[in-house]
Amino acid sequence: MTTIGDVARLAGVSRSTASNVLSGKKSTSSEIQERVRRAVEELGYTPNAGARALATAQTQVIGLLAQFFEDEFAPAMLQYILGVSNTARELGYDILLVSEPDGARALKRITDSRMVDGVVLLNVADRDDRLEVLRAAEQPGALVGLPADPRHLDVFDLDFAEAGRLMLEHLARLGHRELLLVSQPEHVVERGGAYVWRLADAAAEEAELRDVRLHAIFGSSHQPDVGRDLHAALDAHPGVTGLLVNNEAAAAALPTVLRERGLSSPQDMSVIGRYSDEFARTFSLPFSSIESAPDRLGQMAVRQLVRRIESAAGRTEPHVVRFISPELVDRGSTAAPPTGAR
Amino acid sequence: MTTIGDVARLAGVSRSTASNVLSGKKSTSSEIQERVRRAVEELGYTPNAGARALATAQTQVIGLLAQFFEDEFAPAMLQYILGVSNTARELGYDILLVSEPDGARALKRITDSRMVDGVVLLNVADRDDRLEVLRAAEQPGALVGLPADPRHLDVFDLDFAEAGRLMLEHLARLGHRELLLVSQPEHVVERGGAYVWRLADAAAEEAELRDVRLHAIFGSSHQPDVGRDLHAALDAHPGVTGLLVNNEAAAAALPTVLRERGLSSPQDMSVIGRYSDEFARTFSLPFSSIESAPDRLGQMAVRQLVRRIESAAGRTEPHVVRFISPELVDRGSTAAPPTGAR
DNA sequence: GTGCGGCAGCGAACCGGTTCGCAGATTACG
DNA sequence: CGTAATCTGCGAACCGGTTCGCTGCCGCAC
Repeated sequence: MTTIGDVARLAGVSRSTASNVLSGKKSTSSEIQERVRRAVEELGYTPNAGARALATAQTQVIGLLAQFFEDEFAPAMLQYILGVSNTARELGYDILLVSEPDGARALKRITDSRMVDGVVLLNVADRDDRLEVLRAAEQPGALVGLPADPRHLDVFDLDFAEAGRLMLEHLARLGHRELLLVSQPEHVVERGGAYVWRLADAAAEEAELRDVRLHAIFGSSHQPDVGRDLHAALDAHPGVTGLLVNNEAAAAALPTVLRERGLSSPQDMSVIGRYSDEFARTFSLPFSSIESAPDRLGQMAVRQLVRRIESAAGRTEPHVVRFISPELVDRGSTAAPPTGAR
Repeated sequence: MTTIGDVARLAGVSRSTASNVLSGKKSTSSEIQERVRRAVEELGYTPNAGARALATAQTQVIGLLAQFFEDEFAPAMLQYILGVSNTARELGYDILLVSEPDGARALKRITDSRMVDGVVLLNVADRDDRLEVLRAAEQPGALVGLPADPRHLDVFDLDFAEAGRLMLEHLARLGHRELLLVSQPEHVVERGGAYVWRLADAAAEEAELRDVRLHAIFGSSHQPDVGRDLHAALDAHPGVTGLLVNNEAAAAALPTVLRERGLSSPQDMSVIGRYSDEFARTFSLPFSSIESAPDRLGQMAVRQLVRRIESAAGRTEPHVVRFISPELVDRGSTAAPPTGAR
């Protein structure tokens, strides 16, 4: 193991001088800079992260708390993780990935032991028991997902209410009068997945305003169950001419379901989903959709977190709750309802 | 910040005694143990990870090097990550997730700076530039994926050659005489994804032995391209009565393709895939498949890694290359070829 | 009663960085 | 030419743990 002492000895300077050259925090003569750099090069020196963390009280590590639930569609989570991870690295931070089921305890562990300079919480629930721990921690945190009480926290989320309105408005304007909303499983809502009802409530409200009938179901998060759910709902409501799909698994199953019913989109059925473009490409989903932008959300969360970590001012700035405005990616799956529909 | 000094003071003992009580490495009177524990409780003390790492030269962190490529099916990777992460936590380790494109540099960074006690490399290529760095590192490493030269490394992988033989044998025994193998994209092979040709070569060899015609194609990793690839291959070889699918995207697209061709499985077409059960459930794939067991592989890799980290003996034990024997999960998608097939 | 072994607790040193105050050398300026 | 200001490098202290060797005390055995 080569230490800064070795570097200093080889360069013929003191440890403190070597440290100053490497950090650049104090001015040094160019000759000494050169000697130190050469020594670093020759010895292949890399500072010891633990020692540095101890001395500076900074680890250059961000904790990432992901939660994986049985009743959620796992592949969607991966995109958030990658968004956070890539942005962090650009800013000079590594990621400590925590996937423990008991998120609150894990969060306490990594903050109390000062393994991390800050944390990003994914998949934040309406009443999330991690928030209490986070508020008590010394380190700042950023959330992806809006909880019931966002005070003293930085929050980033898609504007699900606006998304619900937008989806409904789009179809209503095309002339649809009876629509079906497919949400995530009811378990997700019970667990505190507030985004589900935020979108649903806003869509229902907008439907009322525009005098549109809106049926709503919770779809399963797995196939083939979700396929059955879709069939059942379409059987029950034959007048439906358009779908709002806030459920990744349902979106993935939909091409098959439509084919099985002999329907094609958009001629017989207009469809708008809510998922990421990456997701659409992976599964080649041909439906227009509200972009859920996991990479952008992850990026925003990390950027804000790093600001708070690095600037003294950032520490005390007022906290922000920032929504991404929903954007409709048009893939041509919506049209006027078929003539002859009620 | 509360330190072990605070605990010691409150308990009325020296710092070293407090440390000994907490580590249990030296015997202490039960009265003092009680006093120290009470002080810890009262102050909510948690040891500082950086300081401990500095003193013990152990971080209780494992580096996880994942690589995400455009031409690979990302959701499959997530399962390996979770397998590693969950096992690590059970054994008392946290995970530093590194997703940098330049894996070799990242590996050098985290090992040289001693952020990690060991590393797990995912998605190891035939000639992987990370291996050189790993061999030079002080910390042990475990690979998921077999490289060309596995010397001085612990390697865990599915036995892809055996998988290829097994798939072919199974269909040959049922009476099939003309089969199609759908592999990963050619880019994956060029990049060093050796498992692709290991399976393909073994299947071809077995086909020769059993006097079966085996056609082989590289399928795209995305839809709808891979659907087109499948249609084209089936058009070109109308005598094919069975499919070997070593390509997750192709497996996911296959139900649609079969339906489009008016084929049903297993009556008209027998199918065997190679993917995990979790993957099959997520996409409700009805095909029998060779279980790729990402969770088990991740678990084995971490277990072995931790043995090397923790036991002095483990450090010097001979290195292992361990293959998981392929197991066929029967989902009823294979049968004798239709009568009338050549 | 004396000698010896073992145990419990303490103090000091150490891990490898950073930082702060100080001193010696150099420059600037009056 | 003398003094003040500036610059550069050094030494020591510190971050918060762990560990090693020493000492004092106790109990046991002869």
